[in-house]
Amino acid sequence: MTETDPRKDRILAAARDHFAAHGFEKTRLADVAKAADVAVGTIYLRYPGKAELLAGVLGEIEDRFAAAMDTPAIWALPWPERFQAVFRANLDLALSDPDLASLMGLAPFAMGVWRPGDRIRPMIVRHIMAGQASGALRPGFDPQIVAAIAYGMVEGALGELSVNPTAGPDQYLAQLTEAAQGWLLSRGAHAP
Amino acid sequence: MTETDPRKDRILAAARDHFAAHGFEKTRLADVAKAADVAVGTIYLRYPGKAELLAGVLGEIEDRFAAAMDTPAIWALPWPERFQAVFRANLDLALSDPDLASLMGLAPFAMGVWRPGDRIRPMIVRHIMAGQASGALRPGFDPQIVAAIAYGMVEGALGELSVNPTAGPDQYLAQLTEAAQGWLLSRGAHAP
DNA sequence: ATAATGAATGAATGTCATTCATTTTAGTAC
DNA sequence: GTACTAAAATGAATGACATTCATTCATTAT
Repeated sequence: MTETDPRKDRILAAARDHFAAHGFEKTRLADVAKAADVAVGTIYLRYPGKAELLAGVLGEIEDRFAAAMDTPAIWALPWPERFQAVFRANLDLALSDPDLASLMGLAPFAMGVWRPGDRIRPMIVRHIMAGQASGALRPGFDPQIVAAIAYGMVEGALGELSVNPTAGPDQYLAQLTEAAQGWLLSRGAHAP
Repeated sequence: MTETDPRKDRILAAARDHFAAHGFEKTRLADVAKAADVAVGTIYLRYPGKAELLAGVLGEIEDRFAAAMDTPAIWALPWPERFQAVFRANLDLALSDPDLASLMGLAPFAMGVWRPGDRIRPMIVRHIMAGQASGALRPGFDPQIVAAIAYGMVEGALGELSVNPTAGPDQYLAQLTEAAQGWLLSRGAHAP
């Protein structure tokens, strides 16, 4: 029952390469088609347009980020450490492939067809709610709002990190963790 | 010595209107020209291209946000309150004109010609550094990194707020303030 | 006046995304 | 195998703009 469509796979892969290499506006669908060994029209049999094609690429990437936060290992972690693990998972993935960051930066070109964070934020919400239920995280905060702000924090960190490599990723990781703990941990014992 | 160029002003105003109303891709330079009572070519005498025209619009807007954080009243505030005042200034401005939010969302179309936050982040950095110098804020944190993350927080909040009006702005303001205080305030007396 | 300089103009150009009439492929029946 | 059909693939033609640039117009200097 699992769909298999080699042409679609080739198109998506070619699109990923071209979008990463040239950005949205400068990638020509004709080139993507050629790279995928397919005619231009064939792309339109799979995706309604260029923006949706980009959305397809971005969706795959967001799934990878969401998955990185959803491992048994992370869910098993107690709360003070879980923050760091979640943030690290994001930073590691982003740094593991420079394309990912530049690709995610193209999100707005898919505006109206794709909402950035739609796969990632629900994942954050799940973690928050679990933490609140266990009593480890401060209760009463709206998980949706917390997730939106937390998502923004990571975005901000990744954006700056990709531009200002003066400070290493560890600095960003430390700040993110620090911020989340000071903000969200139930008032009790933290590490100094 | 102050430059005056009525045509440029009209072009910028018309561009702001059209970008806000139709987004980047759907605004036709021909229409902007008509609204500004100017010929298309005249736009190119002022701005190298469509993207730079958008950058001009965005620059003006960012200046307004930066200015909102830079009032004597805010600089006079002691630290626990200053967080809230700064965040409120941003939310208020964003909410005061729905165009601002949608316009800022177009930032990526000016990619390569304009870096979002370039006017706002330095302003945040100044506040952070002042706070650290006074001892009110925890020392040792790199103000650049802090600013990037804080900027992301606000972006995240504004983005969600514009989409999910279920919770009022106050909820977002409260969370932002809470997060910043827990993260950045020197360990001493806070309000409970 | 007249010429010289620079700004303004908008028709012409070139570059794609998107469409769609035509061709190719794959499946089914005989 | 042959004939027929439906679905998929193709790529040339179309249309929409951004951008360019040869002309026209306005200002200032002589």
